[in-house]
Amino acid sequence: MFQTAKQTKVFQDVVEQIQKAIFEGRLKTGDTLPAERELKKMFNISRGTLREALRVLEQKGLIEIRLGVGGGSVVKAVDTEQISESIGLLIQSQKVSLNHLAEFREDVEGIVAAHAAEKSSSHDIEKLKQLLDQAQACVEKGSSQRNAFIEIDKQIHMTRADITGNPIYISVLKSIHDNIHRYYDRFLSMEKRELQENYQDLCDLVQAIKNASTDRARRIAQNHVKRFNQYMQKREQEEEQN
Amino acid sequence: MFQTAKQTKVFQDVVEQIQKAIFEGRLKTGDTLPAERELKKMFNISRGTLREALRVLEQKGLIEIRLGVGGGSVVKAVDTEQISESIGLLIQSQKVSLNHLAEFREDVEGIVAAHAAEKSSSHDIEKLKQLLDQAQACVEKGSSQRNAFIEIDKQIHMTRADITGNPIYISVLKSIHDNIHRYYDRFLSMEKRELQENYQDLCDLVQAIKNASTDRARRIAQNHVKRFNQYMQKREQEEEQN
DNA sequence: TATTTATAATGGTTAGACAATTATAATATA
DNA sequence: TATATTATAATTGTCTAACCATTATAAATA
Repeated sequence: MFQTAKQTKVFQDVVEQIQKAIFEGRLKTGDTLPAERELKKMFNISRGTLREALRVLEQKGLIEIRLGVGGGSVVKAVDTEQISESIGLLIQSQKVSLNHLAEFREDVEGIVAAHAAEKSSSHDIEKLKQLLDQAQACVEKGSSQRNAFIEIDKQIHMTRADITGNPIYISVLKSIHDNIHRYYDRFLSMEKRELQENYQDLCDLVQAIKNASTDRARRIAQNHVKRFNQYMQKREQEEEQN
Repeated sequence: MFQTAKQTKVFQDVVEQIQKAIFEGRLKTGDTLPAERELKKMFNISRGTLREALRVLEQKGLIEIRLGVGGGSVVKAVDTEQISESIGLLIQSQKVSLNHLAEFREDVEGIVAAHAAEKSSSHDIEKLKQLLDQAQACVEKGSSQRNAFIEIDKQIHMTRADITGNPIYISVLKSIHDNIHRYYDRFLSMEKRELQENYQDLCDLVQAIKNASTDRARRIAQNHVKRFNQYMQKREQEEEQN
């Protein structure tokens, strides 16, 4: 008939109050909360309890705690870091394998490419073409520019996500990317031939987006990622044999 | 030339050590950590610092802290709760709208349905059919069984995710579902006609999965979700006018 | 035997102090 | 005067020591 009366721990109540203030706009991104000794008085709690609350808010990604004069708890813009971390924890706890992540990535990249092809403006295409030019410069200089190429490759992928106009795609793609590269970076070599192959993919993809060829864009993006995954898995196996 | 020497705060070091112990299997799901007064001695730190570390681990979803005799910090199985919470925070901070979430859901449901159609076993189909029977019973009883129907609908969706064999789909689908329903539940009415429509969708979907018709399964799943979204948006607008 | 009541283990909270960090102001130096 | 150095103070980080609140278990009681 009745529910058990909610017995919030003190620190939880503090977390909720501050969180509410943030979401209701009473605390804006960049605002600094009062110093701990002030907050402690305002909430009428001890400093230890307050600090537990602040740590939780920090871990949630809602505030950043800075040291020293002028320091304190600063309200942060919520971003994708926590999602990325959570996915990372799932991987590390072996609930999720890199193969699972790779499969998911193929699908998501395909969807993002298709949406981008539907929605791209001439301005978007211009930006993609600029990035392609930068990528080409890297390819010509060969494997010495490997890291620069990877960075540009990443930007092209993220730009596509931007074109969709849906921040979830941006978050998800970024989270996938972060987690895949955290594990695969050590297997990347990228000879000139591989760079060239990847570059060609990107060119084809931009062309498909420009022509609003949704299915073609989807297919190219999926194959692009698939090839990356195959390279990585092959290298991983070679490593294991040594 | 040099990187700034990493200056880990004490509580962070504790978080990392315990997290490492979990991922290396030295601490298994269900294990209880030593009591705070023991841990404090083992790490040679104060209880307050230790508790900040434990709160962080709790917020990460790695431990659960229980009160009373026999209580303590218990190692938890990592699940999708944190991902779900993070997405929820993005929504509440207005970085993500419900429309964004709905668009993403359409795509993901489509992919999951397609994968399910590729991979389903006769055993999976059997389970889906059982759920369909339960759903039918609810439909016949009409809107009084609305909540029961929604529960079974959810189970059918999650069973499809299970069939893919990829825990990421399970996590993502569950996170989407949790967040959409958190906001939309108040707009759900589900007259008998709507229940029947939804039930028909589910039947068609299971049939398509059984026949391994990937494209058809994708399309049905997407339309099923699309209709749900349209209902909700319509109700939301009606509400706003009052 | 069933119920109630104490016991003790354990997390939750408080208080007050000192240490470490850092932006800013004051001071010294070229 | 301009620049480098040094003190100052605000602020988080950590420590110690105690008491409060919750709860499983054991003991006492009906």
